[in-house]
Amino acid sequence: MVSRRATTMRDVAIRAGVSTATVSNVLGNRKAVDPELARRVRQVAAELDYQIDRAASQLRTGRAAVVAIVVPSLDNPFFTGFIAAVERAVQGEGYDIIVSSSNGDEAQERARIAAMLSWRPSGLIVVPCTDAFPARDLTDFSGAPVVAVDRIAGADAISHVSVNNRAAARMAADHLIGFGHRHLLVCASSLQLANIRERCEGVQQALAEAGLPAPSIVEVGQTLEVVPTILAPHLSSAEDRATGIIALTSTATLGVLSAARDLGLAVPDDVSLVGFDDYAWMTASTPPITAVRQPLDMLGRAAWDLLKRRMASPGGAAERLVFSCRLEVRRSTRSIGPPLVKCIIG
Amino acid sequence: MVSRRATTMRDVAIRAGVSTATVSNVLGNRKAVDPELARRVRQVAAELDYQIDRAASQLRTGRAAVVAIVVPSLDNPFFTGFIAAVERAVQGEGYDIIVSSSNGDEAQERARIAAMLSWRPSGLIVVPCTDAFPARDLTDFSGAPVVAVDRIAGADAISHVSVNNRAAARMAADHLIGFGHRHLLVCASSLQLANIRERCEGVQQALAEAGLPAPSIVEVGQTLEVVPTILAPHLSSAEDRATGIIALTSTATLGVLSAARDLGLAVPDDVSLVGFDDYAWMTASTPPITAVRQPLDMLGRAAWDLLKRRMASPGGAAERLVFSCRLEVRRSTRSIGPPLVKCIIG
DNA sequence: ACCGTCTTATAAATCGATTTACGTAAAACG
DNA sequence: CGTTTTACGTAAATCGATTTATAAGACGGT
Repeated sequence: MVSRRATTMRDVAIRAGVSTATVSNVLGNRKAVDPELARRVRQVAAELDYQIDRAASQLRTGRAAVVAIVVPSLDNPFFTGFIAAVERAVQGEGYDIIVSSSNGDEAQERARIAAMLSWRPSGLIVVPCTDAFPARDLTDFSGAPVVAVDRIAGADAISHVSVNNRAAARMAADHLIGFGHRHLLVCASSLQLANIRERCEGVQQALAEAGLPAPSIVEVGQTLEVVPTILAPHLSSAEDRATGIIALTSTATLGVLSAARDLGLAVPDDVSLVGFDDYAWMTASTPPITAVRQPLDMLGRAAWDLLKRRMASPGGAAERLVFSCRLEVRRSTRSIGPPLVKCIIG
Repeated sequence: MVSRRATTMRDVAIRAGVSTATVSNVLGNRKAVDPELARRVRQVAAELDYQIDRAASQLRTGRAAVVAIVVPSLDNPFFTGFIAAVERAVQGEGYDIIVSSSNGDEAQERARIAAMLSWRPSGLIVVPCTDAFPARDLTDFSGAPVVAVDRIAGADAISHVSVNNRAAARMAADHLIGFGHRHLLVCASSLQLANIRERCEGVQQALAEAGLPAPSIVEVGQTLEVVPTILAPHLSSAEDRATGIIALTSTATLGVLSAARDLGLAVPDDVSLVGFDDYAWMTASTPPITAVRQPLDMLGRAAWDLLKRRMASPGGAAERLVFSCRLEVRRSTRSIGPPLVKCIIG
């Protein structure tokens, strides 16, 4: 209610009997200041509840102690988990985060990034909504350091953090193969993204190396209701039906789960299921879902580390960091026979 | 890579042959400007990819087109869903959001709010981590409009958005009572928060009015593993055991689900379950979970509306908005007999 | 006592957009 | 035709923190 103007550095300076430059130096630990004076300044600042005006500070220095984050959606726990991880990483280094979502739309992504850049942030962490990341020109025009996460097709002059999708998917497939499964079904929400396609390839490789037939790959979309219809043909033909399913995203996992229920298929008795991304509901579910866990916390920390490195040396080379996933084996997968050994088959 | 200084309003002005004041007026639609001149200015601005420097703008005007959001956690889909809703609401009005999490800790909450306020945001939306909201003094000292969400005990001079917790819980209880359940168990992660206690009261009222025994109320905490041990005594005594459970938060729902599984209890055959908060996994789960859905999107929009109202008239009275929840009836609850009619019993 | 060296504080310039105060030209009016 | 109003531009002041250039002391060495 006290609408009075907030106290300024000038107020502190006057009250402490020094110049604003001195106050600035004390509060920013910038230059040597007489300890006694510093003490007095700090005390006065505390007394007056002085809070620096970031706008003024930023205007002068040109950079804001803020990192901008743009993700495709704030309703997806993978992205918000990542944001949480970044926030933990930047905490304590005095940085704040501004976040924005592109709603999976390139035009919005571009608009949101432009808006973020007008803050002149220290850096930008973005999970692009497509592999091409067409809004990249904005970022290298502005000169702000950028780190891309999770999506991005080609090798570029952009720092990048991701997960080894191929290996993760192989791990899931090998797990099922080890349980004697011969026909696998791969379910993706969409095959637009390179990371999803890499996961497909991982499964394909695993099967190929085991001398098993290639998996069926289906796109199930984002709406749970239609998934049973899409999956039915693959799961019903009694003879040659898939006995193991790998769902490549958490929404695909949800889709498969509800489809199995609607189709009257029991997990894991009729089909085994490996999901992607690991959430609390997966352990509470009946049965608990075997899932590939992406190391969100590491991803967030790594993104911040890479960003800091770019901030420190803007001319330096772009780096890319790739993390491994872990398979959390639970009860949604079961053994249906001895694993086939390659040399016997071949 | 082009580390060259970004283009400034002065650049645009020179190139368009006008003063910076005119550019400012054109771009901010502030004062009448000759249409032809305006067109030229706009074109030059576009050509140069001019982006306003928010720091400078903010320094001059004193206010930033930004709303600060502080929530207890970014790992909880309830809070991130709320943030998503607020973002949708402020989109298009030219506002950005800065977000921060207090990790459920009062000291951190205070620190984060102070940090947010140094941006001199247009307003602050906060989901306090306790009912007392001790960091409130910061906000009314700074003069920034504040809207509290979800938590807050007493009636105060602070605008406030929430859900009718009591009615929501009554709805859940009445649903179970209508299905013939006589002994209900209420599971909360914690009873610290007033909104949770209100939910308890709602259940109690519903049972009292139906002439049924009061519910057992248990705190199950945040760790899934211990829930079975806590719940076992309430669910095992064959004679008088609870047949219906109301879980007051989504984590409590998860806890109950995994406890039921570990205890060998089938849902809904052995126990019926009503959860709180409604997420995608609840419809994919087997069985799909009956749950109380909080209107997150309305909550977000309302918080923004209230904030705007405070921004427009800082002296005005605080308002409070209360929304109703909806019960999504699915398959985790079943009828175990005719509902008891009060007059027959009484 | 004098000069250089070193330390520490200060006044003033600066960042870029907004806004005030004022000027000029065209339009409206009697 | 002279005067007043209106419309639209501009120069300059301003917001608050940082930083540069400079001054003022303190100290040691000769």
